[in-house]
Amino acid sequence: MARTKEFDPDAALQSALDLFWRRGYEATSVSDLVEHLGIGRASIYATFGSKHDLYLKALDRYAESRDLMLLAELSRPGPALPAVRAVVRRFAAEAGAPQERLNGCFVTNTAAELASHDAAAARRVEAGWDRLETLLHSALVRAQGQGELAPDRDPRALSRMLLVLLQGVRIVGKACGDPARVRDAAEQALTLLE
Amino acid sequence: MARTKEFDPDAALQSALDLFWRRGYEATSVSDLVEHLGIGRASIYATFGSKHDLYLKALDRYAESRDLMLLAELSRPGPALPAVRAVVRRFAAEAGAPQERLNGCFVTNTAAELASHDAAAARRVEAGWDRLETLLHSALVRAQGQGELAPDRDPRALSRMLLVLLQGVRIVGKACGDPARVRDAAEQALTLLE
DNA sequence: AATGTTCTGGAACGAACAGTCAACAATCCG
DNA sequence: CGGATTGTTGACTGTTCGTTCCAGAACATT
Repeated sequence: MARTKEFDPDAALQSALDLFWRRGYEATSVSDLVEHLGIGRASIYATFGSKHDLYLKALDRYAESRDLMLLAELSRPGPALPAVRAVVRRFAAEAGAPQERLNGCFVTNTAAELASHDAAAARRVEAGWDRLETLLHSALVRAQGQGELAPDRDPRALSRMLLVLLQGVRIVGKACGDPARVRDAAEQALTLLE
Repeated sequence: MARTKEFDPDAALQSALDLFWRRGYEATSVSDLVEHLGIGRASIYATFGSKHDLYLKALDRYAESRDLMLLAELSRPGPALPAVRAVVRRFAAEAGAPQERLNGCFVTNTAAELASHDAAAARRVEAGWDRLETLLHSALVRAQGQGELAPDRDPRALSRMLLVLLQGVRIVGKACGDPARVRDAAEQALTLLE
């Protein structure tokens, strides 16, 4: 009953995520988005609302896809502890890689830039961390049940430590030239799982 | 031979640091600075150069005073390990406190907001982390020499783990409502020093 | 093909931005 | 006290910001 969209809103959202992820919220202007998405300003506003709305939608998209990946990795049947180790090591490796290094974690970046004065963003950040902690926690509980983790270890405290460490890995990786630093940090923390 | 300044540049720099710390770089306008410092725009530019210069000077000031405090705390004669523990616990407690919670660490915030596209800021961030790691490392080496830390522990890896963890503590504390999370994470990491 | 509805491109909006400038005021030295 | 120099003040620069509006183009239905 009307004209069809000339672009794929989902691909546009992914493009917006790329840009926000690379530059942050304030440093990304709507003109940048217009140029990068290849869409007119009016289409952006008609499709996503304001710049702030678009950012939140991109954040949701990032968190969701990240959670799905981690869920698949951490809840795969079989040994649970190696999966946890693999996740932590992958975070550290990505943080040290030259390409990904400048991006960090989108949730972490949001926490640093917006959480203090943007309630909607802060709520999403905290929810994302809750889910990550839960994912790690269930994997550790499973590891304990399967005899991979000593019974006297505290899965709750361990998952919190890993959560916090992973955020640190992302941040430090952003501005640290030496990949060994985050790698050493991650390996040292992983000894707590032995 | 000329008119004297009507304000204390050092106090003004501290004021600027407060504001940048609370709101970040982009979200702080020069008009905000004028209002908060109680100084005319032209005086700001005459004294500190550009907004960017002022931010870097505030960052230097923060890093320096923080380093001095940590140096005093970590190099005090006597047992070294309790001092390290105290520093980590203080970071965690501050990150959980409602007042400081929203600020995080100025260096960490800078890393998240500016490091990816501001070389001067990135250089300072990395230097700050180098110094923090060095401070922790020498304290741990001293602890090992005094028999407080088992000889088979690796002070370099431990200091890197603590460095990364502390950055995570700052970030997570910024947007996490539950102080127990960062506290548990810190305590769990500290068990590596036993 | 006509109609109603939605989408697109570009111009335009006021507000806010970082930074500058010139006129005036205050200080110091001689 | 007078001239040189520096600090202060507030208006002002051009630019860029996020957002809106409007005329026309494209589609689905009749």
